Amino acid sequence: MEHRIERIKKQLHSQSYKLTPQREATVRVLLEREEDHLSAEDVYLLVKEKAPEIGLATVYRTLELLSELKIVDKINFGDGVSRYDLRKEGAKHFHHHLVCIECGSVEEIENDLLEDVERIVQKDWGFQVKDHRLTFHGVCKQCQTAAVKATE
Amino acid sequence: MEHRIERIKKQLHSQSYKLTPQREATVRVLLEREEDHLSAEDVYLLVKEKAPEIGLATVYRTLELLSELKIVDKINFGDGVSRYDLRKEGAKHFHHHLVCIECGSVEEIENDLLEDVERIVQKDWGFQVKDHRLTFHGVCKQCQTAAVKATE
DNA sequence: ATTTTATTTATAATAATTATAACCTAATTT
DNA sequence: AAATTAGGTTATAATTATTATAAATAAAAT
Repeated sequence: MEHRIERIKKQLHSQSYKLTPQREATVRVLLEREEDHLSAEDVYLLVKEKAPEIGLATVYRTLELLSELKIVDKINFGDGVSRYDLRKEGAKHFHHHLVCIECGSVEEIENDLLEDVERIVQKDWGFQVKDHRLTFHGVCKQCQTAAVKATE
Repeated sequence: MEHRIERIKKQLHSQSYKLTPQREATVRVLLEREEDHLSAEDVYLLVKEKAPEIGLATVYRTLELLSELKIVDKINFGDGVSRYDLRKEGAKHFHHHLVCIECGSVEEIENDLLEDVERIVQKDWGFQVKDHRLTFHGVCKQCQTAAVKATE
């Protein structure tokens, strides 16, 4: 954990931003809840536990900054809230998501499944791909087995 | 055009909704501007030309309804506004988008490029895919050639 | 030590969306 | 045909997410 904070600190410094206490508290929350997909409000409430004097606007600004530096990714599952997701160390691309329409759970996929598709887009549409967003909507494993059980 | 209106009318009736004049005006705007990715506000302004007495809330409700019936798809390119996009007739899946980070243009791809990827997700993650959202962010053909010209 | 600059807080403003109440209209029942 | 009912609409208010602003603070530079 400390190691990753250090790295993020360096990334900020390299663009002449500093890792203020508020920013550090925000990053720590993101690191601790790496599996989740927190909204700005969620992050704010969690950061408040560490640094009660922080303001919501600061959290927004920090998330925006981290987003610009590609330390976090800003996603939108279509529910009207932006969610913020730490980019895995060394990951060049945005990871993918499986959103369950039954239980609302969100699973992440790190594998890069789009290499072939990107090649096709590049070639056939002349479009130079820089990043992507891929989300599948469907039914997760748990809900499938639950559904089967229910009919037995 | 009339043919497609008829089809949509039937789709609504089959769920015991009716195609009111306001709904029809909204659908007509979507049909006329099929290439675009209009926000609710955009649609509202355009519908107002046909039916000046319509309210914004009605447009929202109509778009929401059309969305539920899978007649339109609701997308979010991350700029804080939901955009509404007519689903092509007979299309089972949501189409993909190429968003240019230079000029902001949005191009559509109808081809289903994800068949293989969906098979993998189905098999390796046990996730039953119902729909997907795929957006590429990058530089479109026009902006690439413009960039080349600029350095000449 | 003083000036400059970046950052934050608190608050207000804006923008998108949704909820509510009153009204209207078309269909259904009497 | 008159009365009733339910769905749909308008106008307006409320809510929610996000961004902007001004004053206060802290850190860095001179």
